[in-house]
Amino acid sequence: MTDERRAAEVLPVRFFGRPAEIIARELIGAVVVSQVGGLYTAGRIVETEAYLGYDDPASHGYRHRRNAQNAELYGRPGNWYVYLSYGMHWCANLVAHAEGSGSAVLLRALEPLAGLDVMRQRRGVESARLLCAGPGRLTQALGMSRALDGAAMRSSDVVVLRPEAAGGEVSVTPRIGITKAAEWPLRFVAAGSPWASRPARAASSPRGSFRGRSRG
DNA sequence: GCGCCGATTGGCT
DNA sequence: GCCAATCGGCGCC
Repeated sequence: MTDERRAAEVLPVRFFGRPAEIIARELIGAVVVSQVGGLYTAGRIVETEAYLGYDDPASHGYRHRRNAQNAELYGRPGNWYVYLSYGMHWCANLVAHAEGSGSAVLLRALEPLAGLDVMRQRRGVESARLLCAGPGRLTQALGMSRALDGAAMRSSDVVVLRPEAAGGEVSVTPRIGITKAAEWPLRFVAAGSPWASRPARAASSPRGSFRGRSRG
């Protein structure tokens, strides 16, 4: 196994048995290690979003709606829920809170740490900036697909390691790319990270529109 | 059955 | 900034 996986601990199932917004915040700084296809890639989580299940209009678990695609969202906390977005891109979630709750945390961006050449080959781009900056990009870079859907993270080809040091500042903002309940403060970003799916807000915005607030 | 929509991305104006 | 690609789910009535 890799140096990263020896040096740190894979997150235990109990880590995920709490509300999704707590999981989403604490996952910032954790490291995702993939060995899909025998190829080693890894990245640090810099951006997540929480989807709260029954009461969250933007959640695939809203009112516990079920279909063939989202069945694994109702599995055990700590399981992968991977679905096809816009008919083209895989989006990877970790089930949170409680079995049947329909709540999960979406991985939105990683800082590439290892296997960048593998990522470049899978993504078909050279720029490190574009390897894992977005939910569809990071799954492609790490080889994550529907094959992971429903798998227990700890025993799958893609594991998440507990952050070794206390995390830095985390910014909380509205969620991206949705129309329902988008303004709920459920997007979490490593403050100032250049690896997020959107560049850090400019020091002064011409229109001064809201882009989020930093919290300690 | 038909048409629209979506937790996205990349190419073009 | 606009928009096509691409497909499963949903409402329609």
